[in-house]
Amino acid sequence: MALRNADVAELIERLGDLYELDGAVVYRVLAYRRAARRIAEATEPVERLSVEGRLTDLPDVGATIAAKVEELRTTGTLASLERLQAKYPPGLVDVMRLPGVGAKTARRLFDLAGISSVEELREAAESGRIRELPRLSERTEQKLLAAIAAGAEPREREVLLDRAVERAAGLLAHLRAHPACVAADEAGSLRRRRETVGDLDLIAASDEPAALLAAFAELGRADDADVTAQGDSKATIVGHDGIQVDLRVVPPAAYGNLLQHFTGSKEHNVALREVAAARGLRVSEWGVEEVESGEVFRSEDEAAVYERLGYAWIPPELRENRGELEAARDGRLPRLVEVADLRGDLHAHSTASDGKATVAQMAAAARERGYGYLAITDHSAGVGMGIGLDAGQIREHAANIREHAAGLADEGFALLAGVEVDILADATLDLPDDVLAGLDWVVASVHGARGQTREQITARLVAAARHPHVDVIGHPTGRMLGRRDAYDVDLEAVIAACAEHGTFLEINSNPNRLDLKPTHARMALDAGVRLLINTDAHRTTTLRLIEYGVAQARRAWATADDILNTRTWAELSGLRKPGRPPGPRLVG
DNA sequence: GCCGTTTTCGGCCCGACTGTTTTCAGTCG
Repeated sequence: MALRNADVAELIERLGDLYELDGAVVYRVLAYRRAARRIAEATEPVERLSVEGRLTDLPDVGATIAAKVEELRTTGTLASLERLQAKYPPGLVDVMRLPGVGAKTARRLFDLAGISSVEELREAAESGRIRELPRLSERTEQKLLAAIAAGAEPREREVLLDRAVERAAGLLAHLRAHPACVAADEAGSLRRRRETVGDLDLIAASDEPAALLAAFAELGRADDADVTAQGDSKATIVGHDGIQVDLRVVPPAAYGNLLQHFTGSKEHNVALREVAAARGLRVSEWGVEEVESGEVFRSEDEAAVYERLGYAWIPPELRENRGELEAARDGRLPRLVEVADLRGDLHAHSTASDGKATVAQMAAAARERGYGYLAITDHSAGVGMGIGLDAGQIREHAANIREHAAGLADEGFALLAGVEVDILADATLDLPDDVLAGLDWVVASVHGARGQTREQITARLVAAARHPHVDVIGHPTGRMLGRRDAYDVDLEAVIAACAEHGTFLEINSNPNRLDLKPTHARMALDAGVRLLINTDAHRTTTLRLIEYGVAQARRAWATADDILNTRTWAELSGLRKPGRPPGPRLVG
């Protein structure tokens, strides 16, 4: 049975949790968590790394953890995990995960009151038994009950990126309008453009932090939010929707330091500060202090902070401690793809299937964005629910698109007659070859029969990648963030097939999808597969969501050259499989 | 448990806030 990176990472993570409950020194626990993260992010299967004895090539994975993965691979179990799981009930880890509760508190609840699950904790708190315990009060009891109640509600703990961006923009507008506010910006995972955001981190510069923090808290209360912390430089509100927003404030002179500090990630900052500490520098949100002299460097400008530490400015999307610090030190940072580099969109729908705008409206919106081409790729019938088009309808639709295209070609715009053809359960495509051969652009995607086995799903995607008329695989993993997981697929096999047959892979900009995720996108690029960034737009306004796909590509270290639709249609078309039609003949 | 431009042993980022306390531990990011 295949050993998946995500599963191995989860087990190593759990082992870390249990060691923490067991009272291990924090650095040991930290080591397990770091290793788990490296394994989850590895761009090669750890099973292969284990077989070839290369596990310790991964940073933060040493001989001990490599041996544990080896044990897992050869025996299917982990003796140390079994031992600890026998010692601590599984529910105790859930108790440890409650906000405000950590390993120490969870362990004390277990040792002193025999509490081994969230449910038992709730019962004990309700019957007033928690306040009897040393160092725990009635107030704590109430907070625990509130935390349990919040956790029991089926609300999203992670917010999708587009929603986080909008929410932050609203709050920032309020903050910037405040007289005590000199500057305010987004920070944290939001600024790094992670696909989901756990809580919103905002930062501000002010000479009167108390006034600004009070205004922020007031803003929260007006919106029915709880103010869960409010100090001299920081406040936290938790909205009725469960979204937590942190605001940190420093004097304007240290705003660049704060921006650096609070953009993170934690791993990036820890690595940066470790290197700095070895050079006698202490880095915090208040400045860079030379410990020996006591001299403190502050700047309003984030780039100056990086420069003081010996680095080029690092794009926030790269700040995950995946080699960006070394690259910034040595001047090897890539020039990442930008929204302005994109010249067209090759996955969009119209009213012919489930889109909300006509072909003409979609084409006009693409031209307004300054694009040189747009592919109309309506669904084939296999998508179901009467949405898609059969072979005859597709031919008719293509003829209709080409009528529009003829006029636009005179103005140098390529409107492509395409399709998003379903990859059916039996691994065939939903339209005959002769129909596909006659279309300018073919996206092939899986929509139905998502519950098939890994072997079946992989076989479908590999067959589509091999197909001579398929240009690109659309949303390759089929995930819908917060709603459903990716289908079970051996993406490495799909990537290998794409590399061999010259099929492209799509980064889908829809904030619900955003597949490929960065590790997979990087895996594809390393295998020599070219990527496209498409919106899969169903209306004119969603063409702008390209920014989220670009952010996702940037997180994979992608340059403009790595992304096919930074090229003109003529250039791009020449890079397709042999025999694919050239599309409309442009004039001028 | 991991790691090495001081090191194969002895370090391991840094600060804010809360709660129950009179100086700090626990949690969080």
